[in-house]
Amino acid sequence: MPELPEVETVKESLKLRLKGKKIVDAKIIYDNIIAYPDVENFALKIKNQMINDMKRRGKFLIFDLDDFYLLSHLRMEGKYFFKFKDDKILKHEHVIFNLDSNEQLRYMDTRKFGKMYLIEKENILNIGPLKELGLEPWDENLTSGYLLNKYKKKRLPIKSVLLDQGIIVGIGNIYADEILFLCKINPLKRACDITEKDAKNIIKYTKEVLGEAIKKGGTTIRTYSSVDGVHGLFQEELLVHGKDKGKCPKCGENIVKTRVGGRGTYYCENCQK
DNA sequence: AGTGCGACCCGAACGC
DNA sequence: TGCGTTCGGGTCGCAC
Repeated sequence: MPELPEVETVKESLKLRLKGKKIVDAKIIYDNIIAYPDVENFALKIKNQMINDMKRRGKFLIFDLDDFYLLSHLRMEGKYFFKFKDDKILKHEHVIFNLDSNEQLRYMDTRKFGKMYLIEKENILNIGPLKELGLEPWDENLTSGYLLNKYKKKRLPIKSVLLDQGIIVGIGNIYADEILFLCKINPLKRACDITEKDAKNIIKYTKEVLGEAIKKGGTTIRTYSSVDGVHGLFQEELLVHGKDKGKCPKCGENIVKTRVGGRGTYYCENCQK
């Protein structure tokens, strides 16, 4: 499932192949992928827009077009492929962009969970999901003071608050467990009870966990000729998430599984008091 | 305003 | 073995 590191990797590989190419038109096969505007306007407005650059904000992939930003959220299983017109359209291919290079960029998503937004550049901070987002993990404004200020109003478990994209962007369910394990914080601890030391650790290990995953994604992608297939490899190095039949890598106690805010949550009861 | 939860999806994993 | 059921993942929108 793509989290921030995977999106960063996909962005870089898409940039190599898309920069300077024009979207001739778009064919939308499954309407619900298009979140804004309606499908007709989406298809109309995206015609003949040049892809000038590729960017990322949180887990959103951003196509920097002439007059619009195309935001694409891959959710769990969204992927992009390059194909040609005559290639058979597969079951899970939902949006097809015809490019002026004679190629097609196809969006594939088995769960149909992904979303796309086409937003006028001047409205990018007024309309759509970017306006709600918090700080990037490497933003210099991400300080313990910033976090404590956000956390003090929240009685929710810290695990749930780490997933809140309005505070820090890019942390998903898996990385949240890893970050809390490295911080030695119990996932059920209320956000308003987080100490300054905790907050500093959260910042440190968020950067470390996401940064390492980007490095791994970056090294993996070179062995692939297309933009898919980068997911999964970092998961071989997970410390606690999904290890409920395993032992804590630090103290050897059993890893326990519970639910926090409706999400599967793994932690060490001994290390994370 | 903060919180909780269902809806959106469907393949994989699970239970019988 | 084959069936039906449950689960999970991120985000939004609605109800409290």
